[in-house]
Amino acid sequence: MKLIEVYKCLCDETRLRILLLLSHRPLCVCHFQEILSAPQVKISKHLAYLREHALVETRREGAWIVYSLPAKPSPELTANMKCLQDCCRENVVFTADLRRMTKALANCTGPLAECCQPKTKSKAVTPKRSTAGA
Amino acid sequence: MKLIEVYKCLCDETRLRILLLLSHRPLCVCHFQEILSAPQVKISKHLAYLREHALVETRREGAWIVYSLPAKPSPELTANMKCLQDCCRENVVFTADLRRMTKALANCTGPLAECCQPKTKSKAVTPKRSTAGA
DNA sequence: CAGAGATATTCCTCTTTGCGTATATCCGTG
DNA sequence: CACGGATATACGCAAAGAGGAATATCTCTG
Repeated sequence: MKLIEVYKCLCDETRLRILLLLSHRPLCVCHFQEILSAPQVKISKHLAYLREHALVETRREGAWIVYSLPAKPSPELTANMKCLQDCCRENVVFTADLRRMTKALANCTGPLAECCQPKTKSKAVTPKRSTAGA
Repeated sequence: MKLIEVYKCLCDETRLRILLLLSHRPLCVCHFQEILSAPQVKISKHLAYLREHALVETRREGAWIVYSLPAKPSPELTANMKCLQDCCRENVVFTADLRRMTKALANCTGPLAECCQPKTKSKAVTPKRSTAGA
């Protein structure tokens, strides 16, 4: 029963926050780490869990991996994502996440995870990395 | 976060089946055992789980305990029950449950769990119990 | 109050889940 | 190819969850 898989994915706060962020736009792993203030391994494992259950999709973009909601979501996922958004519209945690997302993407000029690419493109976007080669 | 509690309740098939049955009408424990063909302890523990998380309410009715959806459900529960019903409208398991429920309640003349009351009322309804006093 | 039926609870076991540490893998650069 | 950064995986551990067997509790009846 696919529905139950969906509910299993939804019954963890970190995964809910990830999904709600993804309902606005694709994001790469480093964004989740920053927005959710969670360690890399935690984010990575929850993303893997969501991917195994087909609630998210990935595409590689250079050294980065961009996560998004599936292009062809199952009816169960579609219905539950809508319900989830309705339930969380005024939730403090989630609205704060959205604010942090906007802020984190402020540097992002291009459409995708361009702000994560200090090596291939402009180094001025994320100075901490360009000066880390000491 | 109350939403997550709701999702935790929803991520088990037995509990989903119970909730979907309850979305039609209150039922007593013996009905669940019959409709779901599950052992008493299994039903009882899942009902307890749902009750602990405020997804169902109980009232005693003689020797029987009638379970129902809460009179004043939380917004999260209301939204998710609607979503759940939408998702399960054509599901084989759940539609079969509904058919079994109708059949199980065919003997039931009154509004409630009257069909579970062979001792206080008519013994002809469930002959197996009335003849068990050997 | 004894007995029977309905339901809940306890104990035990197995599996799953969540988290952290450490390590591996993959990619781009030099 | 060596290195560093981004991400994933392996391993260990604690907690939660699910199921069954046995037992307790509650209620009605006689």
